[in-house]
Amino acid sequence: MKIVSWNINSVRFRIEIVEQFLREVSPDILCLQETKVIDGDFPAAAFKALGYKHIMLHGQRMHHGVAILSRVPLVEDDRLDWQANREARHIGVRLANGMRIENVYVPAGGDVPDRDVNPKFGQKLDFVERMTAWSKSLTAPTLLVGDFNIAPLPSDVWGHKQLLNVVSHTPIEVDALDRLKASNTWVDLGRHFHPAPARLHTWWSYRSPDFTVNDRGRRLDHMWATAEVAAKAVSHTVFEGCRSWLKPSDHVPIMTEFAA
Amino acid sequence: MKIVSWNINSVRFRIEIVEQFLREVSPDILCLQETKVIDGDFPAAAFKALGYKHIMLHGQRMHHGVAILSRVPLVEDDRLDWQANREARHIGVRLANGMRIENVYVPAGGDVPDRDVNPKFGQKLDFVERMTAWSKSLTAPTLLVGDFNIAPLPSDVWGHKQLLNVVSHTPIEVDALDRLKASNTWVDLGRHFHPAPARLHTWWSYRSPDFTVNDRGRRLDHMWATAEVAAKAVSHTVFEGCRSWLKPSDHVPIMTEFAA
DNA sequence: GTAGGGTGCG
DNA sequence: CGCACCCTAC
Repeated sequence: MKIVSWNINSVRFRIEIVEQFLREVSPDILCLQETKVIDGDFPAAAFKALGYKHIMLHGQRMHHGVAILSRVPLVEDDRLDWQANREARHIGVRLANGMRIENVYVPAGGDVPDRDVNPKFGQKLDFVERMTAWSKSLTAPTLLVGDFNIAPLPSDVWGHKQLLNVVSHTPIEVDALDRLKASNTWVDLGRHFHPAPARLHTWWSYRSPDFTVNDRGRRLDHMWATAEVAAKAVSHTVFEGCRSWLKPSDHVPIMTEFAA
Repeated sequence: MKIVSWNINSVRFRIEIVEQFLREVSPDILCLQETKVIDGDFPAAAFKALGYKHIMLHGQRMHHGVAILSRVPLVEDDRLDWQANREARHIGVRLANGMRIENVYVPAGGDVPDRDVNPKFGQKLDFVERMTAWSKSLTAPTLLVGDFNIAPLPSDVWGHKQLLNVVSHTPIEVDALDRLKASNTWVDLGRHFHPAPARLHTWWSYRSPDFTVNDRGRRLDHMWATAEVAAKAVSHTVFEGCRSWLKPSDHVPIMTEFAA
């Protein structure tokens, strides 16, 4: 069982590379963030044609939007709105084997890492805090995936010192993410299979066109598993190559394979 | 000597089909309208690479913009602004043999053919009137080309009766164009070589995707020559096929060949 | 339908 | 940088 998470930055604009990826990698389940499309305009036909007949959507106009596409049945889908602001940032499903998949797009948090001058930063911290309360209450075996927009470890970014005051790597965000992690039996699968201080990045800004030259990446995308799920994980892959594809997302897909 | 006129609807967006056309047809001179680019951003290198080293530009931001590209020397270029509104709608040059080429983009004129409710329509009629005064004063052998945005004859449009009240074919516009034509020894080269009532169209709206099915074209693009220039014209071609190319302009190129 | 450009957002 | 949207113009 192969499960992928990918911040696609508009699923309509990038449908060709999504199809290419699915043909090449053939995961069982694909979790998308930043689909940027209302459910009625989601390009479902392209996914069905590739065998992903089970489609759960939580979209909105313009921004955000998450989706889970699957070749295996999905049941008990739900859509949480922790901040009650109607932003489409979560969709969850349960598989036939009882495992839940929770797909989340954490707010980016704006530019200034100060909640007093930048409300978006406060919203981000508040979002993670509410996720933490929710996480404590989870009982099912769960895989939590998505764009967390936080790179917690020094080796999760191209330059730890340079990014200490840059949103995504500030200590206050890392602390919030650590509390979320401690709120359950979460295992960080990326670091489980690629332990720090190995370099591990999933996002490179569009703003440096020659991203391969300086390699100023960050690990913003994550897969966390509760203990019983983590025990079945056999590998974790970051598809860095997708960042060089034509019309790429700024994020690359990440995948965990589980023993059946 | 082959001279082409083409409303290209953004020379940057359509540079590939311009290059393809130049390679296939190899005219000596190309007159463009609706280049939609300031002179500093004009893709001059692409033209120079194909031998069009003589480049005269009159561009502006966003709208309008005209240009003359040539393999033979151009001298005495000028840019007229008949309405003193800073719109880039004319560029003229002189060739070594003394012939002048005047390249014009007449205003489209808006939707409603009534100058009282639609100022753009008034501007169009005024523009043609000022061209007429200018035309009277011309003494050099001249080729006047461009997108006139008027289809004067019944056989210049897909349906004469249907378009009598549609801007581009209204009697008041046709009268204005007739006065322009009478203001000098102008010969309408399109109709000289393809006499009415033969069908002759140079523009098909983007709004009917199956434009070949209904063939609702209009002859908006023209080449007029003063008598001494017309005497040397040997053929006139409308490249209808270009309307079916990838990412086409809504106008097709037209060409007159002259005896050397 | 199909351009350019501005804005908001990341 | 680069996407979605809005606007304008043809």
